[in-house]
Amino acid sequence: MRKEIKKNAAIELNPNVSVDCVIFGFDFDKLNVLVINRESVDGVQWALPGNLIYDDEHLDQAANRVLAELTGLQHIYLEQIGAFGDPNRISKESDRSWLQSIRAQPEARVITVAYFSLVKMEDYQPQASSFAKSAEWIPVNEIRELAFDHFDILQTAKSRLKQMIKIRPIGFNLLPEKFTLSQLHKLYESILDKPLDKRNFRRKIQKLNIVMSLEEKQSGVPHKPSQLFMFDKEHYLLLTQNGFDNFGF
Amino acid sequence: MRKEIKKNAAIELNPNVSVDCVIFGFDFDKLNVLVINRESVDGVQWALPGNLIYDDEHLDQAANRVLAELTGLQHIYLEQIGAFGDPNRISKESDRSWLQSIRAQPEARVITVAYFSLVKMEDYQPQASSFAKSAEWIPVNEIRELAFDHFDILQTAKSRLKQMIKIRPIGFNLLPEKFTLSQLHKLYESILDKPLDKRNFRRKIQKLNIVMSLEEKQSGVPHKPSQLFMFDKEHYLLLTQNGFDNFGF
DNA sequence: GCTCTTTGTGTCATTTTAACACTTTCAAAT
DNA sequence: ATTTGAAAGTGTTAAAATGACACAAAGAGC
Repeated sequence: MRKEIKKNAAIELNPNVSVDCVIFGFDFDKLNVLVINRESVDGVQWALPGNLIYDDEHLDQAANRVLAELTGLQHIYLEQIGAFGDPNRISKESDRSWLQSIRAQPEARVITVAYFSLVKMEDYQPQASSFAKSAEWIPVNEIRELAFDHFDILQTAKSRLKQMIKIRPIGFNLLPEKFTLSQLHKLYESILDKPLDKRNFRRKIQKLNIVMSLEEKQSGVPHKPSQLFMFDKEHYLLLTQNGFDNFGF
Repeated sequence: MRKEIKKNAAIELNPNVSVDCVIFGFDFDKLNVLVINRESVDGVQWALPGNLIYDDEHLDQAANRVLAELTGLQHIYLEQIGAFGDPNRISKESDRSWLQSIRAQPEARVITVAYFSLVKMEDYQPQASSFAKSAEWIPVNEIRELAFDHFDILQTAKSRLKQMIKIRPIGFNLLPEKFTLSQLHKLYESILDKPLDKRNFRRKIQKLNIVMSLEEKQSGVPHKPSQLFMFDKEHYLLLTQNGFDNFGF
């Protein structure tokens, strides 16, 4: 669908502006991030899904398109992190040669606009396509290096996430419809990267009035089954819009 | 100095990426923002200082350069707000004709990276040059319209500022070396756009340990002279680096 | 029925918050 | 010299939020 328009010659990839996506997922144990793989001589090299934008595209649209093209993930609310544009961002030889293989103007100065999002891992099975050889979830804490300036971008995304979780009830995007407070608890601990007192956490969450306890309980677990919860959508939306002060763990 | 390099043909303005600067100043009464003027048939039209970047420039450098070229303001710490890039951002006819007069490729798709900063108004007398006909401080609340998407950018900058003042002791950039707590109080009220209780405000500020009372007092004022304060630089830096939770007015 | 594992719950001392009004000090005017 | 106007400066209290802390309950598997 994009391709037809592209033939129209007026609308081409803009060689100077790209988008990159930092997609966080949660596996009930730790934070993961979605990366794509390029094969190189020196072995595997991970990168964030990203590519150039088209001249007639909104940045947000471009981010969604690129993400879908490379990983198959669609219909995701992406929030902008900011622009990154070190003129020397292509410092590694491996980056340079990779660009040679995928870009019409591999030497062009590129500034990239980074986006991030939080998704339920179970809902999205990444499927690599286009120039991505594979697309995988990798635990955030295991990542030591990424292509280009993607490692910087990831760090920025992580710290943005830390700030945001104190102000808005995000993080709920990362959990399935029905969830336990323990899962939510662990999620907050993963994002903030520090332990939180269980009782105080529960008290605080409940006071926000965004979770409703269901009749249902966990079953099949070899221990006391946990109460399941859902979001109270009304309050949830309200808080998402207004934000909240003082959620200071 | 930039010009010599420019003749070198290899390094040119990048037609697709610009920077815009939102510079806030405080006149002890209200927030102001620095805008430049372009003359148009329909009268005055304000814009944020901004222009295209060079291909070899860091974005942050570009922002500083452009700001200096258009308004004379130099040595200002600029913080990025984000990228703006609606492909239809040039919707007004007046914007289009202005671009015709200043850009080599007036129709090019542009994405702009916005920056903001806080300065002491008294320290910086804007001096228009380049394509800016004038450069002036305008009260933020009086601005109803700006060129391109600059009004959006301003709104984003304002709300970013609101968030930030709760987390970091910025705002001090906006005051002279010696200041009164009333001035600081009014500044916080201007930024947060709501009244704050005087006594509670003072208590809270003092607990942060970033202001030191001087021996000196105001003089020549037709009312009880106010104690003057300075920043305790050590604590100030510490807090600027670490941020602080729970400064929730 | 014993063991293992995770859930779920309450109190208390301390700190933080928000609301609220009157006296002090100076310059200017009379 | 006295008055007036205008902003500075100061403390208490009741309510809410925080952080620290430990043990019983429920189910699965053996």
